Amino acid sequence: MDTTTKQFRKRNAILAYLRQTKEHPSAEMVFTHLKPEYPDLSLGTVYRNLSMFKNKGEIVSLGTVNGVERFDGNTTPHVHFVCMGCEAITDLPQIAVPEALNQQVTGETGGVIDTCQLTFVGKCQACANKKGEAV
Amino acid sequence: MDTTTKQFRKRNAILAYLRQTKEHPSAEMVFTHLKPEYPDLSLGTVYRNLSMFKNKGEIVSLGTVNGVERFDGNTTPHVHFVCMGCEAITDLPQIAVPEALNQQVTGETGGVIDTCQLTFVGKCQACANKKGEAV
DNA sequence: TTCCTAAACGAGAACGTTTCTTATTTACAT
DNA sequence: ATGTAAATAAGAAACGTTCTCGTTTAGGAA
Repeated sequence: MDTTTKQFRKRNAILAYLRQTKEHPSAEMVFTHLKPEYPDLSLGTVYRNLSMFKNKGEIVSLGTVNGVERFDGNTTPHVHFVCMGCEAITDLPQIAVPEALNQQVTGETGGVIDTCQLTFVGKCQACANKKGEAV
Repeated sequence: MDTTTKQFRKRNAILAYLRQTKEHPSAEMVFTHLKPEYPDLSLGTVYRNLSMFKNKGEIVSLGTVNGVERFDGNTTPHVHFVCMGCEAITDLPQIAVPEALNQQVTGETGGVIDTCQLTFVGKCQACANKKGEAV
């Protein structure tokens, strides 16, 4: 009846989208993006699978922006820029985060370092310009 | 009737605690700490004032740990270590975050950088050791 | 095919954190 | 004393996220 099996395995669609996009989406954003193609997709499924992928290390959480958790399908450690205006998260290319820091921190704390997040917070060009406009 | 005016201005007590403590507390932690001294303190008051101080730049948000926002009364930019086990946040002393990075990022994005957060995530010594124990 | 089992899912309830609303209290100036 | 504006307590409400449970699906066995 159906030409493909695409109505199954929404899980794969969720991971595929995370891998491909650069918007560092929230659960809601993933849901909104996939809903047209998978009309019977449930928000719970998105949450469930994001949580699973995160635990398996296939995706990474970037923490929350205004109370909403954001994810990144690119698990290679890199630096992010968060715009407080439009809430966009963008990758910052090629900023060297001294690898020696990890060892230094391990030495200081005596614990175990899993990840290191370097995030710049501010306003993107567009939002910075908006700032001056009339309200 | 009352010897002091200490039952007023809980707002000040909240800020004072943030300034003094190193536990990088959540709203709940602030509330729990101040409740004995201010028995009629309300959790809503803590949230309201934390939010106000944050907006005024008098304190800083460190983001959320397991869904709970954490604050720091020390607004001097510095590096943090978050233990995923006990959820403790500790300051990391004197790790140089190249100041030139800000300018580099400003150049890349064309926007405005407000802050730069460098956070290490892992397990503190105590929690790392617990890991091996029987469950 | 039909049956069976385990995984995946949808729908909505439940949960915990945070924000909002409203009435009360306080501080201070009149 | 009285008026006024800010601060507060209490609890309701909102929001994002997780959980529960009954259903559907995939894939293997008979």
